[in-house]
Formats: sequence, structure tokens, C-alpha cells
Amino acid sequence: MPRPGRNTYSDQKPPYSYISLTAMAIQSSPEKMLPLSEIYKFIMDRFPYYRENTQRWQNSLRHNLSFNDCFIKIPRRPDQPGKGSFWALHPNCGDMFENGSFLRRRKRFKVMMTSDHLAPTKPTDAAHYLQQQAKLRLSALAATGTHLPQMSTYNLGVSQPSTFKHPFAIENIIAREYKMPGGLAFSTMQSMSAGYPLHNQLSTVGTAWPHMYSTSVIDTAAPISMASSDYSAYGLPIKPLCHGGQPLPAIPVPIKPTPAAVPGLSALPAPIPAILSNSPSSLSPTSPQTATSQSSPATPSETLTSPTSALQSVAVH
DNA sequence: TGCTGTTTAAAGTTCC
DNA sequence: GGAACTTTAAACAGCA
Repeated sequence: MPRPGRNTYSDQKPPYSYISLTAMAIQSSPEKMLPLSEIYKFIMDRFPYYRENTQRWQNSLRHNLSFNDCFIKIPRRPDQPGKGSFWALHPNCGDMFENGSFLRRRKRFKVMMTSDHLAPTKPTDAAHYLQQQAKLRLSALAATGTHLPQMSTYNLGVSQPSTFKHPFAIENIIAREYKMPGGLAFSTMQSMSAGYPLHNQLSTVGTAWPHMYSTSVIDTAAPISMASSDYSAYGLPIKPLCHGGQPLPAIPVPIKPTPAAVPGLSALPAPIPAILSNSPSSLSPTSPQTATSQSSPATPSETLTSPTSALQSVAVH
């Protein structure tokens, strides 16, 4: 494995797996779905490390898209000509990274075939479901007078008109707790919800994640619409995560039962596992080793802790 | 022709 | 130490 150079911070390899990078890109789009080329673009825009050896990592990324059930291929509509399909996140893949490490998932997301005829059980059903959701998002945004660019020229900034805060939304990935040397932790999300300016935290971000291109930090400084009333203690949303009130087709399946796993859970539609899985205990700091293992030795400021998964569903009807 | 998508294989890394 | 997961490489087919 090639290691990023140490002389420059910005070209360090980000502590994210291709899965999380892809999820970030998808979540950054208003429709929560992107063509492959836009996923490439998102990653290269934000992580200079990935502006080199593009053939290598793009091949890996395509492999991940095809191989992992958490990504769903959505065919283009006739009015969306272009190459390739759109890619979306499976609605229930939100807690894949519940251990706080975006470098490695604790459990793999697997689509379960259920007998529930009300739930879309096949990937094609999920794709159709997501396509409908994308339409609804656009309709809702259009109703509020929000202009959306063409799909091919998506605004890849983090300030999206949608209020949906998926765990993979880049603002959520950035807005996580930082474990300070000595065990002191502070929550960027708490600061944000408390109305604190982001400046101090952002400077921390710039130090902690130097691999992230500076413009993305600037992007993060853009006003993030996040009503503090939407979040309870621990930064968890009060509003339930729902997908049009429909049961969701799949849940993340641990390969091995974990202590946190509830027996028989796989048989449930589990509409809000992403929230439930982010219990306060799961928000406790985890080893920073995971997040920095592939980069040069971590500095104290590079220690990462678990994300604050602030989920908020977009209001669509 | 180049991009996209799928599949297989192998090696490396991390977790339990 | 084994299992699970990630990364990388490669081959191949389909499509715009």
C-alpha cells in the first residue's frame, strides 16, 4: 500500500474507506443519488489525495459500488440522458459505521429477503423506491422555490436545501466529536446546535483532517441549517427517521451476533435502526487507531471519535 | 474508444 | 489466530 507523503498535509490519504467516501458523495446530492462521474468528482474535489492514481481508486470504487449491497443502482429515466446509472445508498445502511470508524465497518450491510410483501425486498424494488424518493425530494424542493441544477452539474457543496441529515452526510461526518488529549471531548455538533460559531471547531478540523481540501472546510463553515430543537441530548434527532412511512427493505446484518444485536431483529422492518444504533453508548469514543492506521502516525489532534449521527428525514409527502 | 459495471482473486488490515 | 472487511488489480462485457 502506498503511503501518502508527509511533507504536505492536504494529500494525505483520508481516513475513510471508499464506501464511506462514496456514501458521502451520494448524501451530498439533493436527490441522494449520483452518477459515477459525479461521485468521482466529489471525491477529487474534496480530497486532493484522490486526484492522483485515479485509475486505481476509481476501479476500487466501482468494485465497491457493485459488490456492496448498501449501494443501489438506479437506472436513468428517459429524461435524464447520459452514461451510466445513478447510485444511491440503501435506506437502511446508515449504521454501518456505528463504531465510529469510517475506515472500516463493523458489520457488512446485507440485503435481507423478507416475507413481508409490503416491503421492497429486492434491490430493484429498493431502486424504484429510492427513485420515487428522489422525485419527491425534487418536488418538495421545487414547491419551496429552491432551484436545483441539472443532474450533471450538481452543486457538490455541503449546504444543500434538503434538511435530511444522513449519517454519511458530509456535515455529519465532519461534525463529530473530537477526542482531545487527556480524554476531554467536545462535540462540534453540540456547539453548532448551541449556536456557537464554527470557527474554533473548523480550525480543529483543519488540523485534524489536513487531508481534506481547505475549500471543503470553508464549505463546512457555510451556514448549516440545523434547528437545535430537532435534536435531543446526545445530538440525536427527535424527529424520527422515516421513509414515507414505509417499512424498509433491509437492515445491516452482522456476520456474527454482537452483544448489541437483538435476537430476531433481522425479521423486523426496523424503520429506525440508524438512530437506535447510535445510542449514547455507541457515541463513546473509540480507538483513534482505526482512523489513522493507513496514514502517517497520528498526531494527538488527529484522533477521531464516533460520529454524531444526526438524522433528520426530509419532509416529503 | 472510453466509460461503466460486474466479477474474481489475492493481499493487507482490523476486529473478536 | 481466524474471520471479516478493505484495497488493489485484472479481465471482460455492454453501452453511449
